[in-house]
Amino acid sequence: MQQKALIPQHRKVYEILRSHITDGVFHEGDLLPSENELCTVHKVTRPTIRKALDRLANEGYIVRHQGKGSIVKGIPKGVGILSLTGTTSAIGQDNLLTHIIVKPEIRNWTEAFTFPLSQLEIESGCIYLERLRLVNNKPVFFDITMIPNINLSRFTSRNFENKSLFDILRKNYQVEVKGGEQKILSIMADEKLKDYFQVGSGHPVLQLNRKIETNRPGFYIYSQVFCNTDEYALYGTF
Amino acid sequence: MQQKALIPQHRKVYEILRSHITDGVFHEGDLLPSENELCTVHKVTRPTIRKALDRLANEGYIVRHQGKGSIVKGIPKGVGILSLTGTTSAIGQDNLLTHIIVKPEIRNWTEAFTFPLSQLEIESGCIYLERLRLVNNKPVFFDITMIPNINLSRFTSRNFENKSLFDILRKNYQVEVKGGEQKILSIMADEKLKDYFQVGSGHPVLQLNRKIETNRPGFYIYSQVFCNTDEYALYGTF
DNA sequence: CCATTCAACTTGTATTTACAAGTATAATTT
DNA sequence: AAATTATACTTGTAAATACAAGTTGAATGG
Repeated sequence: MQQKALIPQHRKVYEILRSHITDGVFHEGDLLPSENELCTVHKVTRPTIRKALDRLANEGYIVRHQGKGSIVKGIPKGVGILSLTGTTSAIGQDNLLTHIIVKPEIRNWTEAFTFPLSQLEIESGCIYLERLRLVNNKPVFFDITMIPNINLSRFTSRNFENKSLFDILRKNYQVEVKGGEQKILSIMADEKLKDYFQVGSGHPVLQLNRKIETNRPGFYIYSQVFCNTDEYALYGTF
Repeated sequence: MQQKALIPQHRKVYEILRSHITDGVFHEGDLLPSENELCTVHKVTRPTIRKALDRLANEGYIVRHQGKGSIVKGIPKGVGILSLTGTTSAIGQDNLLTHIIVKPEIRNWTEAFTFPLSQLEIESGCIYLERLRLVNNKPVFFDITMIPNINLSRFTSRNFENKSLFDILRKNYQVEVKGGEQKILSIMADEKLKDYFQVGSGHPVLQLNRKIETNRPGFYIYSQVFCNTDEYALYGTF
């Protein structure tokens, strides 16, 4: 329990309120408890509560109105493509099913989807996993994720079914996505993708190679996403 | 001066520091004055300074390091794909050649690439143009642009060769791009695209449908971009 | 009955104070 | 000379307090 003491209060409150919104305890349009009420509930002072609410408002979970209160907005739409926090929040968890094709395992690597690696990254090895995402029971996403094996104890033994990878990294390892870069191209499905997406030969598929920045300096997450855009186009704002 | 009193202090400090970064008073890598120094300079207390710095850090202008200070990062990169200002700035104008396939002309429209239109937009008609973009003399982009014909006098008679459409809108009509939304998918080249891109049948092509917001309320620009990603992948940050 | 006023909320801004924790440099010790 | 320690910075967290400003609804006046 000594690690928990290191997590600041405003962050704890943020996590609690955020999960209450994403898990449906609060619904869109609901009025959040007032700041003073939240103070007594969480046993902290108003500046601490406000810092948590600041972040929630900044990320679009709530909208604040002076004299009125904070109104729940729901899960925000992503910025960029597939949103910052991964595919899960872009579509909403309701209709998204995740199959783990390759369970998280330690691998050696020398490069990540055309992105060069630092010496430390190469020496540390990576946690490798493959997932297939089904939207309304149709396979739409297939993604390969590579995470440098730096300070992520017991990561490979965690359960990823129906959970966002980024949620786990944020809650358990305090790793937060800050931004990133991506290359996008259109390719023909190879045998593997034809099998996963259950499509014929010559089928066009979207490919994204992403290098994702985090709040840990020098710690990047690499992912390669393939997407069958027949029925679901990727949507993003900018 | 009575309105100025309504602007909170933390916002004033934010605006000052922000302009100092964008105007080059502070350069990338510079160490910002410490919070206490900023306090004495701007005659406010630390929480106020910190609120300004919070926002600057959140928007990417600075990065903060505990025990060290706040380091200037510069003007944050654009979000989205191809950057805010269109394909030209994404690649650099050097190797980009533009062929006008359909010169700007007034057309009727009822929808724009699956984006619904307002009554005013439909009644006004649109300025329609098609362009083929060559990178290093190879055709890479083919795009269709639709602009509502509202307050754009003499627009169709302008010359677009080698000029960015958005530059013309900004300089001559004070229309600035503020953001937008886009749908991205992977398709097979049809006869027209096969001809333009000089590729065989069944060739995968990237398609973007974009609705672009401007500083004019209710004034949107619609564009459909096809991209041959064989040699050049789309690149973007988020 | 209607309009106004007032009181009791809400969030927004700002100060003051205190200590924790990370960083860098100078001084000290080995 | 090199390693260690002390110290003087830096930012991070948190509380207690005060008042401003917007919203709402009940009480009061006409």
